[in-house]
Amino acid sequence: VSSLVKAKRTSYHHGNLRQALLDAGLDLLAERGVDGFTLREVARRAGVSHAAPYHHFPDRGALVGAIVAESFELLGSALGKASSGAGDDPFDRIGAMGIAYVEFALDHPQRYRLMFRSELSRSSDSEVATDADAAGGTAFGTLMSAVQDAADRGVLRDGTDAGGAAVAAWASVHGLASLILEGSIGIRADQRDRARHLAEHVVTLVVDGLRR
Amino acid sequence: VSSLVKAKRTSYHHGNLRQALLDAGLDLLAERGVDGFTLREVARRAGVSHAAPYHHFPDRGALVGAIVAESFELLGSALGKASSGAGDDPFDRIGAMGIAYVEFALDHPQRYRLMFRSELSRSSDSEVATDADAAGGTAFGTLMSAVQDAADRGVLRDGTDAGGAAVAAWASVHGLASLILEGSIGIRADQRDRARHLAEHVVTLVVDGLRR
DNA sequence: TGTACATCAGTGAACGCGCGTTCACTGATGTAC
DNA sequence: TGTACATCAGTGAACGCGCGTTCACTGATGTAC
Repeated sequence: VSSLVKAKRTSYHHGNLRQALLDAGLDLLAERGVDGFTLREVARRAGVSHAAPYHHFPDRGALVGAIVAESFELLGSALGKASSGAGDDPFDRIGAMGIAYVEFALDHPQRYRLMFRSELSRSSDSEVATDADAAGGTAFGTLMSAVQDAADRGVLRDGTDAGGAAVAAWASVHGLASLILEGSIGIRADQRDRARHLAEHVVTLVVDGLRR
Repeated sequence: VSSLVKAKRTSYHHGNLRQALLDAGLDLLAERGVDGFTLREVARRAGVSHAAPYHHFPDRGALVGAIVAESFELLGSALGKASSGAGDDPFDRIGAMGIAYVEFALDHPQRYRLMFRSELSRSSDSEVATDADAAGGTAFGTLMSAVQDAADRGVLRDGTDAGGAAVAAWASVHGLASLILEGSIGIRADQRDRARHLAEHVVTLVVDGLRR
């Protein structure tokens, strides 16, 4: 990808600048983090003048928003894959999604950080925010439906409402991912085993809490 | 506080600029958020030239770090209060701390956001980071000791290790607080009841998961 | 096939901005004798 | 009590920076006839 992005164009027109900007933005994000993310640097990496992006995105926030939307779609598909690979039991599915959620955050830390810094994707173009919201909603929906399934089968702990339970489950893995990425727990990026172990711990806790 | 901060000085020397900067920083944070937080604006609000803060903090990150440390102390004492007010049962104490944690985040959203944006408090003066870390450690310690207490009494679910359980409990409420503050769950700042209800849901889930 | 023209997608200069930090300075305060 | 002096805690000008955005422009491409 990067080699393509950095390749010199031969023609005046880029051909697929919109996608190139998204790719370059992602590279930049991975390299410099959220705070190093500027429109001008993205343009530089895409090999284009700093004004060119304005033909594809109304403003900086819209570019960020597009990356966020793309990221939520990625997360959603990771969760979907985890869920469908986990068999029939809803708790197994919930657990698999929880692990997949944390792994997604560890695999794409900058993407993840960007996804939950909503102020960065605020744009004058309101459509962008909607795209991201929709993708986020889809991802959450996958979790929600597994919880609902458990409720329908009557295996949810008494007095647990499905919506609240889904939020609680999401919150738990989201919190763990955030704490790990922020370095609040003493876990470095290379200690995947410890992270995974903790994720399993959290997921077990949640599932034990939900199970009848 | 603001009126004091904005009051004109009569003397050349400020008297207590260090604290005034911390207070002004907090006001600014509440008003403009993390991204509007600049050294120059803090100085402006403290009624002092923009170079004056350098006599009290080596750089911008150090000021932020001091506010973060102060905030973790505040959180720690809120947790301590919740814990000791909840009686003898360790699960009651854990639950009370969970609720208090989320309430702290809702009461001090900007402070909370700042606390978990560690890159902002990175300073050339390493002592600052240490202060914040220590205060954070103390806060976590309060939770940890309640979990350890449960373990000692043998009321923890079989196979649960206390350290992992404490991290998991923390992650759960941290995740909920983050999701609410980011607006990822459809809860507005004024809907305290719904937030509180969700917090109780998460806490119940965690405690049910921990209990033997 | 050629031509006129509209539209698309680039360029590069410029604007205005506010930032963090440094510097030489100066007024105020405290201390030693 | 006075005086010399060191130190502390301010000031304001300046530096260099990179940013987001706008603008008039131009080269390339597509389309109608």
